[in-house]
Amino acid sequence: MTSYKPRIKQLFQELVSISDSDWNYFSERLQFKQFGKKEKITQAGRVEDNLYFLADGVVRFVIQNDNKESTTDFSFTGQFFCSYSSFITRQPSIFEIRPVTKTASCCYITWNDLQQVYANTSCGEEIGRMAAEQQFIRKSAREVSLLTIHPKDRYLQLLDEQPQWVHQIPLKHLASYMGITPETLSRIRSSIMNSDS
Amino acid sequence: MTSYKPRIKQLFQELVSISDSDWNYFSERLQFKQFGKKEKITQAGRVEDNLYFLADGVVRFVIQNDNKESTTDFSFTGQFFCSYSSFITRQPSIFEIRPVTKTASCCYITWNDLQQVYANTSCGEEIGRMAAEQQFIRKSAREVSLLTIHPKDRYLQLLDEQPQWVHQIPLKHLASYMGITPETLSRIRSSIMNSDS
DNA sequence: GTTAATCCTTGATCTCAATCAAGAAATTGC
DNA sequence: GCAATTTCTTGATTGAGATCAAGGATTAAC
Repeated sequence: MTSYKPRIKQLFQELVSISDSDWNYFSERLQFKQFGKKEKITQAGRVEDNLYFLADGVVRFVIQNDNKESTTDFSFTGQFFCSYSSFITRQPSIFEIRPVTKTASCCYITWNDLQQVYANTSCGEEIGRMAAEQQFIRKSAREVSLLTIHPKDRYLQLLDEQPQWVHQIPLKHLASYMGITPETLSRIRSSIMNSDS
Repeated sequence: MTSYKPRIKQLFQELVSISDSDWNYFSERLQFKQFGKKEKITQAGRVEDNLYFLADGVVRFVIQNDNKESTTDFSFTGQFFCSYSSFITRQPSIFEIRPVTKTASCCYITWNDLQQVYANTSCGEEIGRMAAEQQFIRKSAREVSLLTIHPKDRYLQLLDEQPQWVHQIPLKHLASYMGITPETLSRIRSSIMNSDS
């Protein structure tokens, strides 16, 4: 139940050297919750109040539009996630976040507690900046992919860069993430099977 | 030639209260350069070394792919810009940045100087974090737009949210930004003209 | 002011992915 | 383990946007 904390500390230390007192200040504010498959970790329309660390599982970010849903992103074991724009701006989230796996084990810190960390630790702001920068880089790369790469090549790129996605995520959610229909992704997949056999 | 500095200071103060000494430390590291229409502000393949503030003009971010170019973003007078992923990661930029307007008047701070600011001012990290967060929010909103909104509605949204774009940017670059061809955008535009006359 | 270059529009055709549909395969629930 | 649900595949058709093409409008160059 506290075994994920060393992993978080390690993630931080990849960014910046963190003192023991800073770490303690932060880690005391961490809480834990496990979500079932049908639960919503974050609800659309509510202000995101928590920054999560995914100790185990896969989650997806979903936008509902006139009873169609789009999956815009995923997070995996060992990553931080939340409806980040909402968390930052304190505006209602346009996403909901839901488990892909049977359960999602999360620890989290609230927005209020995180502001305390920013204010009262020496490296909090720096970690916050670097985390925001990393989020930006991901979204920026995705923008390029969506604008300049054809669906088939996008799937090959995904296979290459994120093979675990293809195995852990139902095809229909992957298709949505890629901006195509499940049928089209299914055909792309079978055309690849036939061409490299 | 120094008249843009108060505007920058004001931008910072919208984020956080900045002391005079911190401001001086930053502003004495600002340099100035004006770019002509055919010049490249940032070259693809090179590590972005400067963070720019656009004192006057419009610039666009371009990706070249086998002699096709895609415009992925714009920046306008009064905004910060650079090939941000490259600037952060110190990896070669995949974009080039070029003026849309006849000239682009820019002041800038180098990466080295900015690290000094992070290290030697009290609010540098906080401004850096907030700037990174803002960049993330923009890219995140764009991801949603590209995935969930049809081209025609995307154009209407652009008209509504960024009317100055439509007037200052050639249609072909706007089309590229929207992920469609100039012909299609032209037809969208005329279909709107006919329907709301 | 005239030429050249660039940009925008409009039309005709084509292509790729969406949609509609139905059955197969896999998972989930009791 | 069996039924029910969900997910995936495959086929036929449709449709939105790309491409190809050419003429007109604007802007830039000198």
